[in-house]
Amino acid sequence: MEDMRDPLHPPVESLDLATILAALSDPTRLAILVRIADSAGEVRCGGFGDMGTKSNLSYHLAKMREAGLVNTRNEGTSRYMSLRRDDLERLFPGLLDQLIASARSTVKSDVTLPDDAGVGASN
Amino acid sequence: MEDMRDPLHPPVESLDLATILAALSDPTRLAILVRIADSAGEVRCGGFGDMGTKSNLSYHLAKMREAGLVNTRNEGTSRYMSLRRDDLERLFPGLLDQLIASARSTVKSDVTLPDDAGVGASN
DNA sequence: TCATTTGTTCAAAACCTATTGAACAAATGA
DNA sequence: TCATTTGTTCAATAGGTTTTGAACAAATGA
Repeated sequence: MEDMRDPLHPPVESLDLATILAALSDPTRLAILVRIADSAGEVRCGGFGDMGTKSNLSYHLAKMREAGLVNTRNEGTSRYMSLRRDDLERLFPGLLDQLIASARSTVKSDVTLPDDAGVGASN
Repeated sequence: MEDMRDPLHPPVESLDLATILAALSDPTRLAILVRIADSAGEVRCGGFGDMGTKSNLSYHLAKMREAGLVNTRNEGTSRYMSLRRDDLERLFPGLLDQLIASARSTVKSDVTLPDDAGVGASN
């Protein structure tokens, strides 16, 4: 079986609440959470471009991934983020949806996106 | 009216989710949350004596108080902590109970307390 | 092959967090 | 008054977080 461990995503058993809450104790990452939750399943990393610089976003997304909040999938030169709904629901039933609901009421998602949103250029 | 602002407790309007989650992104503070939730309303600060040193506990409790999670009440030389249930419910309906439920499933509250629990000596 | 697109990694800087023991302060009770 | 109890504050230390721009790497497409 050649060691099938995923180096990017921690296994469900090793997720812990304090780390998950730390990953969400930041306005940018709460906004990221809401944006993924509002999407049709996944959001390309570039889709967060309005929230900061490339490298800072990469940092925030890594934090959420290491906490076990999000999954990543690569396609071409792009990377797509989705929520680890099933894993989180198994471990902390109800938590994720409650956090999303609370975050939605807080986060200023008043970013009227331009027509070419999600295709725009980099930093 | 002479300025009736409470210097210890932030007003409801100024509470924010990121700060609340930061206040709970620590195992000790999650355990404190559960202990207060499991109590009959309030817990004397000394009741957390098994979780660390006096001054470290004072630090953790201040963090929770400044985030708007707990209220304090003084009586003699003691201070009692309770949850700010109503304020939190108004701002983030359902959140506190969900966090408590998730924390309860995590926190090792396997501290079989001695007979004189809560009256024991200091650090 | 070579430039482009997308995102990561690195090093540095500025700042924040957790922990400790000692000193301090306030209420209490002898 | 004076010692005790309870908890806070202070200074110091060790380590973690966030942010930036530059360098890098991998896939793609001309």
